[in-house]
Amino acid sequence: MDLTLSVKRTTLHEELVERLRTMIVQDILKPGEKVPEKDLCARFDVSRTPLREALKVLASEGLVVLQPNRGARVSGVTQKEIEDTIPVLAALEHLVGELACKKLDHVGLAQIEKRHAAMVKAFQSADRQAYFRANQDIHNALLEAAGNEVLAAQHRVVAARVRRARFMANLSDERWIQAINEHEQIMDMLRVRDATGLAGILKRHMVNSLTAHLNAAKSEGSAEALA
Amino acid sequence: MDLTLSVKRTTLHEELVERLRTMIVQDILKPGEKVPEKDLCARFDVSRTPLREALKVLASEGLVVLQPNRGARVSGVTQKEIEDTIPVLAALEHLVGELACKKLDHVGLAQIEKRHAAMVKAFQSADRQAYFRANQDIHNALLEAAGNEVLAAQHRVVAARVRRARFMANLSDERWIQAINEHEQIMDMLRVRDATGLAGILKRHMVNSLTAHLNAAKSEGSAEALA
DNA sequence: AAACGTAATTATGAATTCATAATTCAGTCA
DNA sequence: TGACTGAATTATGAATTCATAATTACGTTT
Repeated sequence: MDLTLSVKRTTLHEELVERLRTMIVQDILKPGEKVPEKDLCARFDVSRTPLREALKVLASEGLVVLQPNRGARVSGVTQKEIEDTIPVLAALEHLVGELACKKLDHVGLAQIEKRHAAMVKAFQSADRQAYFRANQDIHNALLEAAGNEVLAAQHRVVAARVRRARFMANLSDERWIQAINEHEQIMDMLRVRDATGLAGILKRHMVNSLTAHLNAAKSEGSAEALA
Repeated sequence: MDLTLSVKRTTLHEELVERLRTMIVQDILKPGEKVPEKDLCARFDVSRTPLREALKVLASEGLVVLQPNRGARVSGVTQKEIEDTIPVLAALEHLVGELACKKLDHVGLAQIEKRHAAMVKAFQSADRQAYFRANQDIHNALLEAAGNEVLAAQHRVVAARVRRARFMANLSDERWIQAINEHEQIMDMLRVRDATGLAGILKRHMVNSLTAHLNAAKSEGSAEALA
């Protein structure tokens, strides 16, 4: 029994990293926007020290850009960055498929089946919010099933950069239908434990998803100032 | 012409991140060792503020572990971590091969040929130091040739954790010979621009390299306290 | 009126200070 | 002797202060 979990140990800067990361991914802090330390300190009621520590971490994750003596900006997501991210996340997803398939037991599969059902339901009632939540849950479950912490950590960091709410918003109906179909294939592969097949479809799923983002970003115009 | 590059802008914490990272990778700061802020502040002649910022970044890279109220320790590299890293770095290397092959021009190839020659020379004179340097140069050149910044960033972070000097030290003669042979194959693939072939050999090269590290770590005993 | 230069303001980088948790060490008692 | 208690010391987390770079505002000049 692990008692350490019962005593919640956390520091301000960790708290701030999480909250800021969430704000950036959820598009509450928008790309290109400057992040004035003073305002955020007031908002979170902390001093500048832990906030600045948090910004350094977020910078190393690529979510903000620090300009010496000129503060921090929320990093924009350029087309080039999405293009670069596609093969990387695709490769990571491929690996997730391979590993998850081998290690997933029937209990884990049941969990995912449940979440898959929830996702389909959300799709049928056209509830984007619920869909994205369920979708995230499934992919997180697969990542967890893979049982590879290095993979999980890298995946999280890379995915966070391109998983901005802004992109999610303009998911086309066509792509949505395609995504659901891909998820059906994912479930099929999981059920028969086809590692290679799962790896392949997860990779394609990721490529298709990011390509859709890329196109959305393109049509949206190149108003992505990274400064 | 980009004038911004001429004005060298840097901050203390960035400097410290680099220096500390180097010290950890070079095994000057040893795994499990505690990193007393006071000492390092004295050594670098800076205050605790930028040093602590640097530690937060290194923690997010996985090179140190922060224990709230109990300071920072250099993270140990467990067997599980190496095992987890193997498939991840292998996948990234595979991608490096694919991309680098497609984008490398004859100038870039000439550069790598030169470095390859230097590496072979170092091998022949059994100069481990020089060998590792040349080896690093080659792999960095390939990474750069791939022209994918997301890939480069992730590769650097993941590789840094397992690229401790300690592991490098116990490179067996057998493995060294094998590594050189693999490098010859890498050059062959580059010369004829066989992307698939290069991807394959780079992946195998990485798996073999890390497996050797893993075995070294095993035989070394499990004195890797992560605390 | 526009452009330039300079002063005032603001924001950031880093050092210092303060509060508190952890560790060490001495002393006590079994 | 060894284990426990509690004060003294040390180290860490966070706030504050200080110095300086960047931005803004203003006035001058053409």
